[in-house]
Amino acid sequence: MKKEKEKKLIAVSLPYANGEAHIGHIAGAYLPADIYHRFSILTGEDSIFISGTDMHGTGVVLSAEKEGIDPYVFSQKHHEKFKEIFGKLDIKFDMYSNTQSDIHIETVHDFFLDLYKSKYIKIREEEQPYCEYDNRFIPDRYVEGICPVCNDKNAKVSESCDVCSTLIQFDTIIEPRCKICGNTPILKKTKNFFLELELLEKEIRNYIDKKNNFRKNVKEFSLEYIKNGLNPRSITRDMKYGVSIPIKGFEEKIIYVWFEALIGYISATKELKQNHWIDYWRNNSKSIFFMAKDNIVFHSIILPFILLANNNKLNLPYQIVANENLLLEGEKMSKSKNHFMLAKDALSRYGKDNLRFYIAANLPEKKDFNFKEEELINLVNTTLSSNIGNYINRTLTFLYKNFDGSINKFESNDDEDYIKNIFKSINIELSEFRIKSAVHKIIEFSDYANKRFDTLKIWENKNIKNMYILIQYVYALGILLSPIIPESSEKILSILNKKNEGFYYTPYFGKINKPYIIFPKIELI
RNA sequence: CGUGGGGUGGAGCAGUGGUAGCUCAUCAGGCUCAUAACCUGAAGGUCGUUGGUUCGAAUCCAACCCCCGCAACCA
Repeated sequence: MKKEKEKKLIAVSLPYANGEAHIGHIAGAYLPADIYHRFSILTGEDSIFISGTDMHGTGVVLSAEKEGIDPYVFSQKHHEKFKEIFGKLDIKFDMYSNTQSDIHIETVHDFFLDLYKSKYIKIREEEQPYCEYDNRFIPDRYVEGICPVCNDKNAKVSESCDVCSTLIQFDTIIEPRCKICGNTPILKKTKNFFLELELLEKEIRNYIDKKNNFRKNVKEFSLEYIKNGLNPRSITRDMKYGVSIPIKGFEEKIIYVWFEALIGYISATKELKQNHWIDYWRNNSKSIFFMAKDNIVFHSIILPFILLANNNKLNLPYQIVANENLLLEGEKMSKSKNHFMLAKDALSRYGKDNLRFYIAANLPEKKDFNFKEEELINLVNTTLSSNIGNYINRTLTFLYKNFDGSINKFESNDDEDYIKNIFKSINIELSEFRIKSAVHKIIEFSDYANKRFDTLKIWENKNIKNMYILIQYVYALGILLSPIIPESSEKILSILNKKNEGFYYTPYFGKINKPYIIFPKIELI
């Protein structure tokens, strides 16, 4: 009996179509996910990597209006931009979809109806701010006015006052006005669908409690969120733009983004695997979600709720990898302060693999990552170029000049054991989502290789057996680097005339091509 | 105020009970195959503060201070 291979779903939180990807997105979610996925594939796992653009929501509508274009056009434009930048950064999805695909809408409808029938979704009536001038319901925070306690002029409903921390309510805010048009909004009754989260509170708490492989931030955050119990949460909105509600009488409303977008993971799996999608969500399968930490509760509470309430016996998230924040030159990024770096600008300024390497070596896994150009340049020039790159170059050049580029198989047990152990240890780091630590172990490895070059004194003895030893390190580096900087890794391996067959080491011998410098230093003004 | 994360040599970080480590920068030596790259050695820290537990604490407990974030349809 052949045991069925475990299937792995690797997903990244859906980027929102209300802006372009910046370096925070890349460091917080997309790059670590890509590295992990590449690693998974190389270890022979049946692993798929999915995401897609989150196309809906008020943010998109308002931004589109500002630009004077249709929200569909606006969101499509950003969808294309996300696709483009991910492609350019070698973030290689098996499926990068968006939440306007037919399959997504159909999937959302299926889930919605299913949950409605089983009473996990119910209709409730509530009062919502309504702007009679704009003729539409507006989100709480778009109602601005004066704080009743301290008279601060920048108060927004449902938020704490920036000055005195009072929670601002619609009935207490002074001179409320609509953020969009400036007129005074009113409260108006409306019926909405609610996710009855409290029904599965016990199950969800139990799930989180038992999850010992969650990072501290994920577990603590989720438990804190659920501590005082879960409440019904509205999942529909009075808007035109979004996924429609598949029930008669609600044509004026749509399904709220945060509910619908989570189902995007399932739609994307369907789009990729058609009828086999469920194999990645059920039975012998594991799902792993990468995101920045502000998305934690959606994945640790809401998504589990949807999966539990659905009657397909879907697995709950196996792992939720949430990262801390990225700071730019010591400060939070801010569009309004023009303190900001788009991914595409970083890419053209630093180059793909330099950027990937720097970010990977500093991922905000446990604490914030302070992105500093000076440090990027330093790391690229001293570590990637002088340490790793120079080792590869000095070894390849020596082999090419002195041995005609050919090497036969020899015995070198100590070094081969050392290399195998490195693979073992880096394998563990990557399996347990410690990518930053894996990168540092690769650097250590390269450091050791340089020491070997010196102790073997090959420039004196020109011993072919020593040459054999040294070239093993080059080959190992080529493979070790492949999840992190795939393009450079390919360059190394192609000089060696090797293909990357997996994340493991086998002795290298053969004939190499003419070497060239793979990691040049960078100089920036 | 509440809550999540963090505070370790000049900079960036690792280290969850047993003589404080790594990378960069600095200084001194060595080498010369290589991208003025590489190697060796030195200097540099009372591990935010105070108190406690322990034979022993960066590591556990308590209180406090500071930084970043969240409570918003901003990653």
